[in-house]
Amino acid sequence: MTDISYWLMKSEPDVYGIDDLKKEGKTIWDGIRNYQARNFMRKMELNDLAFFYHSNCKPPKIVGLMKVTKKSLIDPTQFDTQSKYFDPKSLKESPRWDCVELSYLGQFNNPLSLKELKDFYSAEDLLLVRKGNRLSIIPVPEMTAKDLLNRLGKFS
DNA sequence: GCCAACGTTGGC
DNA sequence: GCCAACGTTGGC
Repeated sequence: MTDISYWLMKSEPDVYGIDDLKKEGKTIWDGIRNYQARNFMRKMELNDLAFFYHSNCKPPKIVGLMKVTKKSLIDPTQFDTQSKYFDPKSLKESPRWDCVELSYLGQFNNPLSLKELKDFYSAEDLLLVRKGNRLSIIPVPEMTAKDLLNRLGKFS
């Protein structure tokens, strides 16, 4: 029995929201084009849990929970010239971008808005609330994750 | 729509 | 390696 890690992943509900994930059951988290975010994704292990955060909306908030069900996948959009994530500098022999597969676990009864998160946690507890933070994938310390799970309540 | 806080690019 | 210019994220 190995310990799992906890993560928080942002997505704009207009682009891909928790409802889309619920419908599909699972998704490839592609389109990540930030090295820090990618490196965090590379540290993910099977069965890790990830909070689904709705960004760029009113209000931004944590809405659901996901589980890592596949790791170290090559992001296919980097080779797709039709995709907005196409990366001409990425080589087939050495792909620059990879991703994980996440499966839907549920939506919380008590979503937590960014404002609430700022009230509850410091930047050390939760990178999300650090001023100027733009990373779309961040690690969540276990203590914070457990506290979050308590506050977010059961799945609706 | 504004803009702060980044990250990336490319000339030098 | 430095840094100015530019692009993006995402809260407000």
